[in-house]
Amino acid sequence: MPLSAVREAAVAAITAALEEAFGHTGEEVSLEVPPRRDLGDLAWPGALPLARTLRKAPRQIAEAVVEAARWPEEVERVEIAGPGFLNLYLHRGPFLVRLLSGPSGPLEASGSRVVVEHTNINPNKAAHIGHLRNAVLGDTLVRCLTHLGHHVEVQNYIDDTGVQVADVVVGVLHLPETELAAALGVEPGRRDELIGTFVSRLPREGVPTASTTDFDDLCWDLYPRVTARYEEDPGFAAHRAEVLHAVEAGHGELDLEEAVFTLERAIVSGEPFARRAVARLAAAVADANLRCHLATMARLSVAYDVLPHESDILQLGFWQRAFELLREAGAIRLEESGKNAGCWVMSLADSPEFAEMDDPDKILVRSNGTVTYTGKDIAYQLWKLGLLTDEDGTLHDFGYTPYAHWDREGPAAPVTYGASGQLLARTSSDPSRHIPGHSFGGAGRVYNVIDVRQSYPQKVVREAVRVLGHPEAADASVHFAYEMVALTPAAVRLIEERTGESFGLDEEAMSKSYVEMSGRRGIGVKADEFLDVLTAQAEAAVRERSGEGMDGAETASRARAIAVGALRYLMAKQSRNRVLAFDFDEALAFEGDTGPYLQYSAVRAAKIFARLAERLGEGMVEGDEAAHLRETEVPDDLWELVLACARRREVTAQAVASLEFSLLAQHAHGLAQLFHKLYHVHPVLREEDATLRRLRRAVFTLFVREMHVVLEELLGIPVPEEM
RNA sequence: GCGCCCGUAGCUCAGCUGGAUAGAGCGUCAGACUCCGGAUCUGAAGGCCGCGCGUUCGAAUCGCGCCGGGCGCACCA
Repeated sequence: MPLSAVREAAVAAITAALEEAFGHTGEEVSLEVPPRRDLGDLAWPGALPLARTLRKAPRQIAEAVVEAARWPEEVERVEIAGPGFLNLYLHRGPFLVRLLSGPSGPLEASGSRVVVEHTNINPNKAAHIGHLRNAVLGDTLVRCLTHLGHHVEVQNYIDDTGVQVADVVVGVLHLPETELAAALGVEPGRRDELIGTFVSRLPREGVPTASTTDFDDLCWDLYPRVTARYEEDPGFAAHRAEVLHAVEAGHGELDLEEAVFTLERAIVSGEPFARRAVARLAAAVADANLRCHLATMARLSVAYDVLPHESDILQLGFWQRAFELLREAGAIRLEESGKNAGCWVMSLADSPEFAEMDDPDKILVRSNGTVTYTGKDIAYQLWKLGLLTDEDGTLHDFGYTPYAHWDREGPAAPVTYGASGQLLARTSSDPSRHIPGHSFGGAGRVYNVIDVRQSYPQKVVREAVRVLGHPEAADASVHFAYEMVALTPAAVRLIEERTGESFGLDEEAMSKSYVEMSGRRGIGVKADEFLDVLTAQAEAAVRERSGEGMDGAETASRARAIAVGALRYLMAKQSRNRVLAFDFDEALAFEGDTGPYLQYSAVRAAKIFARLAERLGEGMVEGDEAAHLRETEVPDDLWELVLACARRREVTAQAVASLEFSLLAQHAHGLAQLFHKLYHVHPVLREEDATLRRLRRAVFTLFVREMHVVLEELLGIPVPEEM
């Protein structure tokens, strides 16, 4: 019995009353929750704006509505307040009973598929805290959509053929041996030996346990050395072009061992590197980093359904097909002259959003015949929407192979990869490969979780879908844009102190309110590193509270829950279009408006029931016992919490509609805050009046249940047994 | 130059489709349980909601114009 149901019924009653009393139809009636409970549980301010149309005083209108309306049974009474507000008061006892006996889980899934694409980390180095914002927002969206009854498919796009992966390979093959050895953390040696070391660090299969000494951490050190080299030595860039060409050509099904052997032999003999071997190494680097990223995200209980690979998009000619569709639709043209001569461009002049631009043409195919990133993205988006069709009308699709299986013990438990569980598929360049019982893409709605700096290309992609004659699909293509995560100067100084290295930022940069992270320059806070710091801090706090002799595994589990709670709440509570200036002190806080504060409220409430069971043999209020509460008086402060608990569904819907999870975070915080206040004035165990005790138990039962749903299911924040 | 975002308490931020007295947290100061865990609670101080004009019964919220800050506008990915 969520509040939204009562709301709808009351809206219908008012709409009907307006027609009956004034013959007024077509009014958008909307109810709000008043700022104070003495002003009612729901309110309608609509009599005020109607005064002009109906040429009557607002209070008069309100009175007539009250007179004519047939209110739903949940409404106890209606009052007119102030200039003409209509305040509705609910039957508290019966409402509480219905809330307790109703279901609280997700709605049954129906309707078309919704694709959410998130994470999308370049597979060339470890994830940093900026990637965490993407993953947390994306995963929270997935959770909310699922809760609201959508079929959700989670995609994590892997750019395995880009410059960034190539740069790591350039580092291995061409960086001076001393540099390479330093990045590897070994004594300088011959390159063929160093390559052996590098390859031995690759996680080959499965998903490793995340740490800060993984392969992706090695790349984190290696990559900035390569980009620095490009700046020092302009000739070095030639290596990048070579590697990119090799990657584009592909490696067939070359065995990695064989490829490594070929590369090592080439070093010894001084011959050029064989292209296929280079391509194979690049593929191995991308895959290894991907596995490390999956491990990092698993800690936060984030998982995926399918991993579309850019290499497969290229191999399977997605762009060629998209190009044909665009050309047939007349959406693109070959530029004969001017600065874009020889390029295929899409004109955006007809769409209002782009009309004001200096150059409303977007190049999709370069004059050298290669496709731009945006071009590939258009093809990918069409596939996601099920609109990339071949001439015979069949879908132009990937092949698929199982990549891994994953499981998690609860909605906010860590993800574990293993032999069984939910399927994680990856795309394959062999379109004849299928996984029985599984299909991907073809969604009715697509959310691309990508930071705000990608807004322009995302708009182009959307426009391409539109000009292909799919306006509905274009409208159903949503760019979930969010601002970047940056570092406060204080955070930068702390990192420099800890690593003993300077990022070489000048005074001007350090005087700004934040410093942008940069993988290319190695400026950033690695996700696993930060999670480790958070966990260590949480563990210290747990030990302090639980005393000696605590089981180590139990301590670790609690610490993990607190660390994840702190992190996910931090990411969810800030409005998405505001730069998140990361500060260690703030991020490591466990008091106040933080994840642990929310967790603590749920733990504390659960503790009441544990003690109740021990001492009085009483449990949560459910079923028949709940029915007794029908006639019970519910005081204002307890009622406040009950009403707040009833709002979950509409808050979730609002959060999804606005893509603003700060609403959900704030809702959760409000619940916890109400509970903590009540905790001090509404003791349960000590209360001797059985009726009153039952009421308090009932409200707290509702609260505990609600917190588990909001925190674990929606926000992915675990609720530990104790903390 | 054009477009988007941000500007709310000393600091970090909420404030959803315009609604009733603008809210949290941190920090500061003063307090609370012989207790169901103080990762808590109570109270105080602290606001021309960047500025101006407009729309409206009503504006932090909508429109226009300024000011300040950030980000986009590649044959980069």
